[in-house]
Amino acid sequence: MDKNIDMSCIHGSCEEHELHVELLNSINEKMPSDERIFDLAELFKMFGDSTRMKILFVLFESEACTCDLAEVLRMTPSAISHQLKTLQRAKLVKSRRDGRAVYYSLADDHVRTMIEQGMEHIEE
Amino acid sequence: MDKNIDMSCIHGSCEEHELHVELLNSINEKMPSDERIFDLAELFKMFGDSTRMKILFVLFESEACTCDLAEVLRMTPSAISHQLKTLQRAKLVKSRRDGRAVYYSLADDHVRTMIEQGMEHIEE
DNA sequence: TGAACGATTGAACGATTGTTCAATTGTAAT
DNA sequence: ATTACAATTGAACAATCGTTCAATCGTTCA
Repeated sequence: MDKNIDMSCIHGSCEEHELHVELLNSINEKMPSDERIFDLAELFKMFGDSTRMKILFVLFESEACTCDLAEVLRMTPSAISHQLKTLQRAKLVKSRRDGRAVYYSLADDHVRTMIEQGMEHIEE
Repeated sequence: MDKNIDMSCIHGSCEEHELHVELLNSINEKMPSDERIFDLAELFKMFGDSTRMKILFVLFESEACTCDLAEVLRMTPSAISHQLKTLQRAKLVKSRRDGRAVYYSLADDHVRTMIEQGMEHIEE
């Protein structure tokens, strides 16, 4: 009896198991936990919107305040602020206040690498 | 007169331009086109869903048919099929028919690298 | 040919998302 | 204190998304 695998068929239409037992074990070993998969998807979701992507591209060059970003992207400060909050929740950007302005910058240089990887995949 | 930059303020609330002219030029130079940004976001969007992520993790180990995937992920073949179509539209997976079964596999090993990058960012 | 199975499709649905708008908070200057 | 500006907030809205369900297509085997 092997507790790592589950051969039951929930939808009841699969007659044969094409995947071999060893392979099923290998998959179950290497598949991250549901929580980990969820976190990973949440991270990628941050890059899945054009506005957030543009914000990050600006921050690659320099820190910028909400107003700067609104101007460069030609959007309302409110829309930008909402997205910055989303990015900050995901720990991709950090902020610092200077007078009335709040300056945002990349929280981590890892972000750059991830986006560059994506860029490479696009080019073909 | 510099056509690379646009100093107009669309929302009319920005009094001062915090970003310097040279910086604005630098940003406009390095910012990919709207179309490119859109494509990049579309790509990342594919990784922004737990189901699609799990499908990709299975395909890292081996090709699999719709039925196999439905079984491993404990979801209906229909739900899986919809997601496979989405992944195929994004050119992340390819398919081959063998009898009644349709086998899916990674279209490109680049995908693995991107997800691994994401994994690294998660760990901390 | 007909029955069975794997895969796909499209409509429907509930849930989530991104933006707008109006109101509010925080800071600086007069 | 009052005014002005940058930023944030929450409700509202349309748009998009992921899953379900029922129907259909394509293939195999009897």
